[in-house]
Amino acid sequence: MTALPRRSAPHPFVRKVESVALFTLTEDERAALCALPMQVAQFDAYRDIVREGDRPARCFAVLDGFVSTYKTTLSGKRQIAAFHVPGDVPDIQSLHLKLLDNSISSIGPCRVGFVQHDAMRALFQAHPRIGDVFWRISLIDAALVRQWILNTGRREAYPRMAHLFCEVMTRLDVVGLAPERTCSLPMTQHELADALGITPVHVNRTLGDLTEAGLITLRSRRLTVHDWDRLTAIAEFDPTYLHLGCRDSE
Amino acid sequence: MTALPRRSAPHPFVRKVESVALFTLTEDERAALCALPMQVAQFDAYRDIVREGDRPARCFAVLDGFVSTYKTTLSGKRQIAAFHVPGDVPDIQSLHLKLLDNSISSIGPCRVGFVQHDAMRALFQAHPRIGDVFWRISLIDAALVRQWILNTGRREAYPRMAHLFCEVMTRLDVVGLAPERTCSLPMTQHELADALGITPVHVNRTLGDLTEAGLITLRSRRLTVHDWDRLTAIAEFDPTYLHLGCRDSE
DNA sequence: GAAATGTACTAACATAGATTGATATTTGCA
DNA sequence: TGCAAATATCAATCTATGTTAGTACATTTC
Repeated sequence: MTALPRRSAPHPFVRKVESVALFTLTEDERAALCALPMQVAQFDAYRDIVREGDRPARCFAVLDGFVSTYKTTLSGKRQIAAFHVPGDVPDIQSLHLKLLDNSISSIGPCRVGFVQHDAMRALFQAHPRIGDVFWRISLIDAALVRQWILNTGRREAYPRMAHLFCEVMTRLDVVGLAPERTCSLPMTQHELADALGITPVHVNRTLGDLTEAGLITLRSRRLTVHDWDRLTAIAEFDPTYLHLGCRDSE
Repeated sequence: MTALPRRSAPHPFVRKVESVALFTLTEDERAALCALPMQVAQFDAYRDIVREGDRPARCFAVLDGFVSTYKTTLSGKRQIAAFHVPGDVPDIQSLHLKLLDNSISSIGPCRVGFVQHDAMRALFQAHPRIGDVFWRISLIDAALVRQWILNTGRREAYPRMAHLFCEVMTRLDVVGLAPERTCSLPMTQHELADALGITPVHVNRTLGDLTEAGLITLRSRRLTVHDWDRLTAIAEFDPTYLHLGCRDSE
């Protein structure tokens, strides 16, 4: 059981809350957030952190690494609905929906921090504005999923993959994890396939096409975008749906 | 400007809130809900009710008819992310996200009731439990969209369409609008195509296949399911994700 | 440092679904 | 009532993506 460092440098979780809030946290609010009792756990790659059907009494924040929300078909096909990066709370919904309707697993090895629902609820009770921020966070998550439906339903594999790369790069950039259009991308081609709704073989082809076009390179789990403008054009990427907006533009 | 009838029979909006709440509303809460000032408006078919990019100061409940949440690609392709039925509040997210990232339009002709954000916020302030119910509602909406990603990404047109029919039928049944496995389905094949992520031509073929198999009939905007068990089997339909659960099972 | 395993990559072939365009059939409306 | 506009239907052809079945690298493990 650890508490977050009260004063130290930006913890991804605190930073995320601050970045989504439409106001500046008071010293009090910030302190309460940092005082959340958090049980840190480490996971290897490809481990389920929670499973569809669970009734968890806690939720968790990603502290390090990538995590994916997915569902499977009875016949075993798998679809990843979202990736989560440090600072995200991928199962925030468990606070209000007892029964989890999706699984969440680690991509590469990762570290997460579990927080009891009761602690969250107490926090929201004491600081309603923080509760609102978390509502906002869950609404933004929903917006990403809606965008993803547009991608899988109405874009072909090539622009669809381009769009995924644009999104990941942008989200990581916000948290300072994508300097010079380069970022970690720990998923295998098989996982990319499950996210894009295509087969691993076709991922490989499409990846080859994007590379050959001089748009990106993906080697040893690092993604580099060489021509951001062309990539965003192909993807028709418009980051509005990410709701990163500076407070006023929002 | 009308207020909801205080005592009269189930208004779909109130009924929805009651059905999603994990507790029984107090007389006070129910009264406050009914006292929400609501501006009723009528829309013809295919009218945008709100548009992507709007910054609305109000949200709305569907009172009658169907409504769809959709996004479009720059190149004009359209993807419907969700259908909404009477009682739903399709743009509840506008309460916390200033900028709308999807459009919502009527399917057939429909009636909606607009409620100012301020009125909603006041309601939540006075009755925090009702605020929690709306948070819950928005989380359930998100769960539906996640399920829909699994469908578009990992199921072929035939089971995908079957799944859509199962979902619509089930949701309408809950509000008492699907007696004897028959319900209104006011959308054209073109709109079905936009929801399923396929072309209208292929909708027609697939619809023909489902009909020929004796599973359904869809005529003059009415859907009848003849063999619910086989349809749900083909769709691999499991309603858990709808979170309709009786309170305790939830 | 050999074996075992997980990834990445390739090629040949199969197919679900897209596209186009023509024709029926409804439906709404004057 | 009947015409115009939406919808639905059908057929022929084309293509993006799936399937299957490999080989070739990397890692990890002992």
